[in-house]
Amino acid sequence: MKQQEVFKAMADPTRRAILKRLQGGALSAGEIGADFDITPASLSHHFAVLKQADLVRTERRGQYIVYSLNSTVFEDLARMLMDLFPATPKSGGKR
Amino acid sequence: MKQQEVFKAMADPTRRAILKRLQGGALSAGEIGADFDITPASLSHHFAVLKQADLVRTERRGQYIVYSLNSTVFEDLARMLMDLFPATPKSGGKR
DNA sequence: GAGATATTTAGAAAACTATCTAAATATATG
DNA sequence: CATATATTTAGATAGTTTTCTAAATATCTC
Repeated sequence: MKQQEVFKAMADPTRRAILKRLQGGALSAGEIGADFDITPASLSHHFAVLKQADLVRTERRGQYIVYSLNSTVFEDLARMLMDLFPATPKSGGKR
Repeated sequence: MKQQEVFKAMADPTRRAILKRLQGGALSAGEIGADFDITPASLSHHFAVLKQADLVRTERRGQYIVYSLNSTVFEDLARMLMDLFPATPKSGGKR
């Protein structure tokens, strides 16, 4: 898992909103774009960042390109965070 | 919880390393700085970002300023992520 | 209180990011 | 195959972030 890529991807509010939007299921770039006041080109850039972080998957469906969440990496992220931040410090921490 | 501040803070590798370094317990700015090839001024900037995100706490101890993790916000973050990324979509999700 | 050590603040330079417009590529359809 | 629609790529610009050096502030010790 590319830790840096993932955190960088999550650091932008538009990208987090895109992820949120995808919770309901896969959507085409255009469908997602409809919710944002941003050009298709900029949106495409955000998709590229999310893809690079492996947070979303793409699939061409005819004319459209359909995006969906990659929940596997999401789990990794949660685990990584837990590891980074020991909420309840237990005896044998990695010091 | 200031979501944007937290994600922004986590997006930098140096800051994540600082958090990691603090897992073992509170440390002064100087002690932390010893591990990084960066000037005290730059380090201080990173501390400011972490503090702004409420990820660390500070306490002056005489001449030194001692930093420690704020695990409360860390838990918030983990929860927020879980919310954002439904790893295993269960029936009654928040939609 | 003068000098030493620890940390922060101010101001500037370099690197990076988000956004835009214009052009390119890919697919669908008449 | 020409045109329309969907998306990406290229190149530019504005804004933000990281880092530095120099100076300021705070505390300690003699």
